[in-house]
Amino acid sequence: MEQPEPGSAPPAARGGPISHAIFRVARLHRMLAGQLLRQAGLHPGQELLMMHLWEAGPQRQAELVTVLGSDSATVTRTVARLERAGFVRRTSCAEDRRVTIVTATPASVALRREVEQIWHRLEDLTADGLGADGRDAAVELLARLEHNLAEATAARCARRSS
Amino acid sequence: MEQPEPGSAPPAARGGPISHAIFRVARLHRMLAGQLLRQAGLHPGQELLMMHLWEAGPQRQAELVTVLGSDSATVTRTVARLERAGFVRRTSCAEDRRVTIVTATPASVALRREVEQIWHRLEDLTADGLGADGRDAAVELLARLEHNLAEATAARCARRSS
DNA sequence: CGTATTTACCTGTCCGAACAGGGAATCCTG
DNA sequence: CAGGATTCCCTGTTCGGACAGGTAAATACG
Repeated sequence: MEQPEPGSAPPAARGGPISHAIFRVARLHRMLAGQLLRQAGLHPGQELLMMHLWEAGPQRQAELVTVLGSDSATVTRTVARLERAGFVRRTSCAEDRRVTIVTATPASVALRREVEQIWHRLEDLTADGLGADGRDAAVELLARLEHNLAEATAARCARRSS
Repeated sequence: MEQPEPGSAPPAARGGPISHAIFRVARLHRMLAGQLLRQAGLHPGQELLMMHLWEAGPQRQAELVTVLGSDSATVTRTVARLERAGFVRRTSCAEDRRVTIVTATPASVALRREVEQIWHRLEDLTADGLGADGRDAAVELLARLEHNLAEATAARCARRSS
């Protein structure tokens, strides 16, 4: 991956500075998270699933889909890869034979501290130089953007399915 | 894709509220951009390449890689798909036979207005309710985050390659 | 001049993300 | 109880993104 040179002028950003900035920040953030997570043997996205599993205990796949806000196909394959990596175990539910329960293996618990440190470090690198109030402002702004985007996608989905 | 329910409490966000918010905002933003762009027959990422081509004229692929800050393999395949879709033409350079020049086809020019409207709309949906100064603050904060992340990844790359 | 390095591009592979579609189990309703 | 709808999961496909490796062309250097 080529590094976007630090002072690169926004080339096509004239049409939407915020959108373009979100795009760039997200890409850098994802890249940095990927670099940090690789030390732990995880790929970006897998750590969210594991973190939820560690916090909330064994989960049904459908619950993971809801909590992660992800696609069920993505969860199916991510769980499969995590199982192959030994971080996760899948058990069929006896009461409802449609559901499969996903459990974090004991081997994965060793990862937990590492992943939490990585997230803490990622947060510090991201918010470097922002004071406590600066972080609050950032969280508030991002929440606002998230609210707007959620609203917009929901409106589009509702209109499409009507 | 399941909709992340609007008021969903951040489940694993305790370890890094800003990082988690970036993740969520980016995902929603990407999803919304994808929904809007599909009307134009483009996938997210392709529109940036086309916009740069429209603005800056025929480009070498290496230039596109630099400007988009993307991977050369990604650009190769994205250009191939855009060529197959008829939005782009590839010509071999006579002076330097290594380079291929990518040109926006006349057919693609019809897309330009549409894509620009889509980006304008995306920006409005994203920044809805933020005043002019709110948008400025958003741009400033995002620039700060981008700077931090660029710094961090650059530092990591430098250390790794030393 | 000939070799080494750099540049530009392509290919293969792996991953997450999204959509479409399908099969199995369960639930609901008449 | 039977049939239809729903839930849950899986598979296939397509796409962007990233990494590794490889080829051809141009340039730099001894």
